[in-house]
Amino acid sequence: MLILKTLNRAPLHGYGIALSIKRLSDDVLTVEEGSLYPALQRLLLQGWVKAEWKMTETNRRARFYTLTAAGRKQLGVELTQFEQMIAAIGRVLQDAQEA
Amino acid sequence: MLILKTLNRAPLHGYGIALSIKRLSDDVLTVEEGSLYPALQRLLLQGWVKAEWKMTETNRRARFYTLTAAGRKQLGVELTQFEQMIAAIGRVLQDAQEA
DNA sequence: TTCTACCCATAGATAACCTATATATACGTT
DNA sequence: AACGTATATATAGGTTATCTATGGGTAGAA
Repeated sequence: MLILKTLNRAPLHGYGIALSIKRLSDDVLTVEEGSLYPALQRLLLQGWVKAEWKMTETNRRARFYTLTAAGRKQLGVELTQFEQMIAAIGRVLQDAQEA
Repeated sequence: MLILKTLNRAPLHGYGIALSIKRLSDDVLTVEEGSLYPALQRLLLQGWVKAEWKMTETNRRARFYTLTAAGRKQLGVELTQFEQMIAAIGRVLQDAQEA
């Protein structure tokens, strides 16, 4: 969900995705390479992102990932599910929270 | 965290914990037996809960779990971590959420 | 030339989940 | 008396996703 959300802002390469999530979350969320690249492969397989080799601003070759239409749809699904789950956890935690 | 939170309200047996979480979350969160009982074993090993065989209101033998002092402390730690993580995810999702 | 930041990718260990299964009892219904 | 349902505990095995560790490689600054 976080990767899809990041790519929904703008196409980006793997390293940039990791940095973006890390920075926006104030270093709380860190996506390691061993999680990130397999995750991107899964997103490719599902057709939620597409990839192109391009050059970065710093003149390096990098694989830029772009959200597809299906990816945008999936992001919506995951956001909804996430919010439902968070709300549900909130209900479990809320009851007698002061105890 | 949800199990510890449930036991923080009152000692309860495994089946009761599962029902409580399911009901409080409006059926969104379902803890299966294959997740619940291993999780309870882990909580026992950590010393966060203790267990006693007792009789239920319906006259069945059941293992009642009670939160220990260490368990209450751990619950606090996990609640804090959870809130931090949710806040961090919120920051990642918030930016350009409308896009 | 050496170091740091940038960039991709996989292997292997670890951890936790779910499905499926086994066992067993209380109680109401047929 | 037999049967079904809800109650109750527990483990085996498969799946999934994570992290750690590793390997390869480039641009630019010190």
